[in-house]
Amino acid sequence: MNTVARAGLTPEVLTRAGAELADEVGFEQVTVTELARRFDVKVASLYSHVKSSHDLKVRIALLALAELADRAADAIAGRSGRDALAAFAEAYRGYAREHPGRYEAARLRLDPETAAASAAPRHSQLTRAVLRGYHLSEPGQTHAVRLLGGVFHGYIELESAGGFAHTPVDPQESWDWIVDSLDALLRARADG
Amino acid sequence: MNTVARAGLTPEVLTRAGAELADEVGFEQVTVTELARRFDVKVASLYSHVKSSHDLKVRIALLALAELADRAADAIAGRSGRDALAAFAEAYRGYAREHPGRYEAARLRLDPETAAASAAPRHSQLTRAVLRGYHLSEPGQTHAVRLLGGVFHGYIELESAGGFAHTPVDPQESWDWIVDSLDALLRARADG
DNA sequence: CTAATTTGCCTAAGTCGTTTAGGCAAACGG
DNA sequence: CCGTTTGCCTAAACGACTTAGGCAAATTAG
Repeated sequence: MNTVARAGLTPEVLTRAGAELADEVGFEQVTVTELARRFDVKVASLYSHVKSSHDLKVRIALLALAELADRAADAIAGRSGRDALAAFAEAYRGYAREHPGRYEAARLRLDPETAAASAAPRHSQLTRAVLRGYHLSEPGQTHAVRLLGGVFHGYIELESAGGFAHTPVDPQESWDWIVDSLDALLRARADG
Repeated sequence: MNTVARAGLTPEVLTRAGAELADEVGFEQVTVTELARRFDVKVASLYSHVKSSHDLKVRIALLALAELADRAADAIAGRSGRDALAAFAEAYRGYAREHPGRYEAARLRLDPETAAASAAPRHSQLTRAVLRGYHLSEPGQTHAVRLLGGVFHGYIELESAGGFAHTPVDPQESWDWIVDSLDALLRARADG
C-alpha cells in the first residue's frame, strides 16, 4: 500500500555508501543503522546484503585498500628512485587527506585469510617496486618495506590526529624533509 | 538485606582496572558494563565515578600516556646518541608488547585541551632530549621529532596488527636495522 | 501470458551497552 | 547520637545490532 519501489541495495552499493559515510563522519561512526536511514530503508533489510556490521566494515576496508593500491601503482608508474619514493609517499598521504574515513578503514585489523586475499600484499609489492631503484638485497629490502610502511602510516596518523597542531612548523615541510631523508637513508643502505 | 560491603570504587580504581581489562581483551572492548561485572556491581553505580564510557576511556588513555612517558624517560636517562635512541625506541616497543591494550589507549584521539594537559607534550620533550645528541637545528629538530614519532607508532601498529606475519624476517631484526638507519640518518642531518 | 519461484524489503522481537532519575542505607562529622 | 553526605541500588529508556518469519514485487518457466 505504501509506495514500494525497491531501494536497489546490493553489497557493492552498501559498501560504496559506507565508504562515503566514513569520509563524512569517520569510520568508527559507520553503522548499519545510519546506512539504513540514508537509503530510507529498515535496518533489518540490510542484513540480506551484508552479514553483519563487522562484515560491512571489512568490505569498506577492502575497498579502501584496493583504491589505495591503485593510487600508489599509478603514482610510481614510470618513476624510479627518489621520484618514485616521493610519488609513492604522496599517494598515501593524499589519499588519507581526501578520504580520511576510507583511510581509517584501510587500517582495520583483518583476520589473516581476509588480509591475504585483500590488496594488502599488493602494497608490499608496490613498496618493493619503489625499492628496486635502491638496490637493496635481502633482508635489507624487507626491513626497508617495514620502515616505509611504518613511517607513512605513523606520520599520517599522527598528523590527522592533530599531533602537530601545537608546533608552528608546516607538516608539508616535515613530510618533504622526511622523504628526502629516507631517500638518503636507502641510498646509503644500497649493497648490491 | 544482602551483604552490603561497598566495593570501594573511585575514578582511579576504575581507570586502573580498565587499563588491565584493556590489556586482556583490547581497548575497544573496554566497557563500563564489563567493568561493573568485574567489580560485581550494577552498571549504573559506575556513573558516580566516571561521567561516561568515553570519560573512562580518556582516563585510561591518560594513564597509558603517562606510564609510557615515564618509561621513556627512564630509558634515556644517562644515555645519549645512538644509545639513547635505541633505548627510547625500545621503551615504546616494549610497552606496546607488555601492555597492548594500554598502548592502544594511548593512541585514542583526545580533544586539544585534554591532549595539552596530558603527558603527550612530555613525549615531544623526551624525543627532543634524544635528539640533543644529534645537534639538529630548527626546524630540523621538529621534522625529526615527527619522523621518530611516526616511525615508532607506525611500526608498532603494523607489527601488532600482524602485518609482518607473512614474511620470514624477524621483526626484531628489522627493528634494529631501522634504529641503526635512523641513527645514521640523524647524524647525516647534523648541522649545528 | 500466467503460474511458480526467487528476491527484496518489511514487522516483530530479543540482545547488549549506555545513560539518567530517584531511593535507601552505610559511613562520617559534629 | 543525629544529620548529612556518599555509595550503590532499582527502574526505565534509548540506540545499535541481529534473527525469524511474512508479504509482495520481480523474475523465470511453462
